[in-house]
Amino acid sequence: MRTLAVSTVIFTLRPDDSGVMKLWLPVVKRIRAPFEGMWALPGGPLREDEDLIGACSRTLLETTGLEPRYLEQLYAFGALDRSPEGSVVSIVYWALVGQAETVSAFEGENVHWFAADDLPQLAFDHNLIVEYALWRLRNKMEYSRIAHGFLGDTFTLAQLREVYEGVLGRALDPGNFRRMIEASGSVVATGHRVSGTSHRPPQLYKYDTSIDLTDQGPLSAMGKRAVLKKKLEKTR
Amino acid sequence: MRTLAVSTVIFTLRPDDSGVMKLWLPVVKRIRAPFEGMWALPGGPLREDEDLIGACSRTLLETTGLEPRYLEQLYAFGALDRSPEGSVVSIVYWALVGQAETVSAFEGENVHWFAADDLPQLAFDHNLIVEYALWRLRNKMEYSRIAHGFLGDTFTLAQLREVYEGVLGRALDPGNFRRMIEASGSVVATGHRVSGTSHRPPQLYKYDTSIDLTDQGPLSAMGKRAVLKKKLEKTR
DNA sequence: TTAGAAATAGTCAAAATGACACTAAGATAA
DNA sequence: TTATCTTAGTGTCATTTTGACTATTTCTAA
Repeated sequence: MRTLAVSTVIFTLRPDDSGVMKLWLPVVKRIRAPFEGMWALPGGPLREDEDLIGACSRTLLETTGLEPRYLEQLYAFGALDRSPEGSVVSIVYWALVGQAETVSAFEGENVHWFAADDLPQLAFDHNLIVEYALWRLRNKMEYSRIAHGFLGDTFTLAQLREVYEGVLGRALDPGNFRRMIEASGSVVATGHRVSGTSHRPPQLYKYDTSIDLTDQGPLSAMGKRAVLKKKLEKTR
Repeated sequence: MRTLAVSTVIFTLRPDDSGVMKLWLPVVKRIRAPFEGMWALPGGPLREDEDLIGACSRTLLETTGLEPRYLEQLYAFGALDRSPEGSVVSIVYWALVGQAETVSAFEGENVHWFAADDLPQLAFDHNLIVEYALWRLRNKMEYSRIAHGFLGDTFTLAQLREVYEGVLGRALDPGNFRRMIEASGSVVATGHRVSGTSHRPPQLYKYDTSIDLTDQGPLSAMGKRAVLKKKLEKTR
């Protein structure tokens, strides 16, 4: 029998030194062999009495202090040469957290956040895993509503656009972006506006909660809400 | 430690009684508890010395005699209540086979093919798994080139269209379908034609093998060829 | 009061889509 | 030999979607 473990790739958006929104993710320092001392994705072995996603949440909270609202399975990695000592099958999940949620996160000696495009060498095949998670995130961005996973309850369309720009890595036309989002029907105006800006005050929007954030097909039946598929297409 | 197993959902296309192309899949009879005597997805426990996809191919060959060209990971199922006896984490793969490849398949007492929309009650959560696999297949059909997984080396555009129609469950306009496929550049004409039909002889096409069948992003690096993403949009 | 800045609305041409008509080329029936 | 049937393959056209831009609105700060 092989060891079974879970790991999680958690992304957040945060401006870099030059103010551009970029993806960041936390890694934890390994405290035992193999790869002792190296950075690795948060995770740990599966316990007897917990299911996969439960193990994910638990290890995530224990190692990083994070409790993401959005947690989705990414892939099961089970190559024989993944680990130099004994072979491990890792079920990897990925998650998004808003900046507000990251304040409760541990930060220090054993947890560190890196920009996704500037990662050090990680333990095991974790660099490949992050690459794949990034690919999935960018892909999913184009046809689902996961962007909201990075934001709070209310947000301006400019903030939502910044999320898309940060994840996709390119600028989007504000007018066209607004047209697309409005056509998708995924957000509703709250009627409130943000004041204090040095320009016309933007309207605050919130998610249309009658629509599910994710799109997992029949798996949504596994403890999730109903699904309404709605394509969000590219702008510019 | 939990038991770790693999299972596979293998689809093929086959005309039903009324001649309409439909999806079919093989299930095997369980020969031990739990669910003894019920139909279940082919699979089995993971051995010490094999990786996930290896275990998949092996159990598939052992139980059904099938060797699909296309095999992709679907999902890892690990709910605690999946099995009444001990808890099992199943890594499920899905595959496509052409009708030609199914001739080598076992058929009889212990293996049976069912139409995907007319399945009996299966063991464990296998009905849910099949539903999810179907959803993934239909989804993937719209943006990748997996349709070719159902066909032989050469095929007419009408045959390719029948695959799309069978999977998506609706009729497509032949003219628009041709336009879409040609625009995608995924097939090349062989110059040969099919004769003996009671109408104008159709041209035979083959895949453009410089393009990968699947689209798994960075995972393609794990022993697969390069990827070229090309959108195949809906017709009619 | 005015300049600046982003929010928001509107315009326009190009591209994509869906519906459908039309011609081509074989087999087969009359 | 010719008419007919059937699907292959081509072409057209209106509608919708997209991307690039322009114009207007409504704030703050100077």
